[in-house]
Amino acid sequence: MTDKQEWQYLYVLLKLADMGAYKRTAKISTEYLATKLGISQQTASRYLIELEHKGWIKRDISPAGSLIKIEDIAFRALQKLYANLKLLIEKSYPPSVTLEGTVFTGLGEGAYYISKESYSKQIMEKLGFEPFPGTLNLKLTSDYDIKTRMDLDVYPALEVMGFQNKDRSFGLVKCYPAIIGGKVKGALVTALRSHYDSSVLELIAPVCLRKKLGLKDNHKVKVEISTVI
Amino acid sequence: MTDKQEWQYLYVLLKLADMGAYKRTAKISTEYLATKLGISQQTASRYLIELEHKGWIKRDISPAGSLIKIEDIAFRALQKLYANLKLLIEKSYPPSVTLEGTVFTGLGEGAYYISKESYSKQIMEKLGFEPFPGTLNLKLTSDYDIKTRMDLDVYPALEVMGFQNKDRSFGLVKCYPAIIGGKVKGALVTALRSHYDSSVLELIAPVCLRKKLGLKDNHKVKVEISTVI
DNA sequence: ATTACTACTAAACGAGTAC
DNA sequence: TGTACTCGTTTAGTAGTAA
Repeated sequence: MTDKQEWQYLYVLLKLADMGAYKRTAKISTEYLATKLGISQQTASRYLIELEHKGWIKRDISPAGSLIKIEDIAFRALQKLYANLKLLIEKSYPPSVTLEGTVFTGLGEGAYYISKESYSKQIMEKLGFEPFPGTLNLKLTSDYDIKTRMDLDVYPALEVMGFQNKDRSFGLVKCYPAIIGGKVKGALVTALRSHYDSSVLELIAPVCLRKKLGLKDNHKVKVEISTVI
Repeated sequence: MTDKQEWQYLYVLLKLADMGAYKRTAKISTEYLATKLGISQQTASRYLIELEHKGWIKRDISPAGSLIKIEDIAFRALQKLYANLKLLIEKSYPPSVTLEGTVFTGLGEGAYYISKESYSKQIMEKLGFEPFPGTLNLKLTSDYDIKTRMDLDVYPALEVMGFQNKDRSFGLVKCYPAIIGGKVKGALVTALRSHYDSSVLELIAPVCLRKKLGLKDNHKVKVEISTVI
């Protein structure tokens, strides 16, 4: 987790970049930086000292004015922020939504479907994990959660193709990467079948979610669903 | 000038956006936000109150959890930050550089050239101001300033086309928008002629820079040159 | 000119707690 | 559960000034 401090530094970094310290060395005095930031010279000085200690900038201090260059590592921090914003601004929906539901025991069909090799193989390929043979079922109760669940349908999803065997056919499954209970990386899977409506979440993970999170029926669970795939 | 406080809020805003409050309403408790930000619930609560006072978010508080939506004005603040970063990351040079030089009296040829209607008309069109008939000449002294001045040549510039009259021909002039003495919007003009080398800056502005900034020979002046046109 | 230390002030933070 | 108040503590910010 980026702490608040870091963010402060990023702001100073951005200003330094704007002032010419980006991809080159710029002559920037603490006084000049202070004016641009609307802070005191002393605070600007302290910021530069701290940025230097973090290894984010390189300085060459002289009475004639210090030469400052932003280091690669700091450049990458700015890029990360940029990537985060780019995702946000250029798409017209948030990168994640969080839903909350209560655990209930399903019909056990989830396990049946997941166990089909064609599905589990594709899940391994597309989500990067071997699914535990079973799903965690959550019932959404609030209007907010149900509405949000419906919003998801229009966002892009990872698609696991259906198939047919001699007995019957298996349909397309949409998956959204998710973090379950704030801890376990897994996925929300939908349209496995039509037994449940949009007030139900079916979750898969590489582990047994009930065990891993110590869940029993009626426990509440938060699921953070990624809309960026 | 954006003050430091704003920046703090932008960080919270970005997190709220990531959490689903972007272009839609998200249910986010102060406790949940606090965890995501790595701060206390109390501080998260205060942030939300302040963001609401600023008009950056709209809240619908209920014991079941508050609904939060980012307002358009805050969205625009994020876009502004994004645009700033985009410029930085996608170009490989800084958006501005600052040079410092000392005032000296030129040969008065600047005035002659600027007074040519073909030039001044183009300057009006491309820079958006009617140039005062005269240039402010600055002599660069430090190695840093001379080197930086030379760096400018490879950055894109506004080009004012040359022309011919019955007496002689006038060459292409490159212009860089600039803020002179931290106050006056004008431009750096180059290649008006070859009398001066890369250790000299010639500046134009809608006003007489000497008068406006109270300058005399040997006074030092800072010039912030925009490399983004 | 600069930078940055010390000593102080102002602001932000968070624990406890009420609602 | 939630949110947000008070209030003591911690941290950030500045003035004065030395180097």
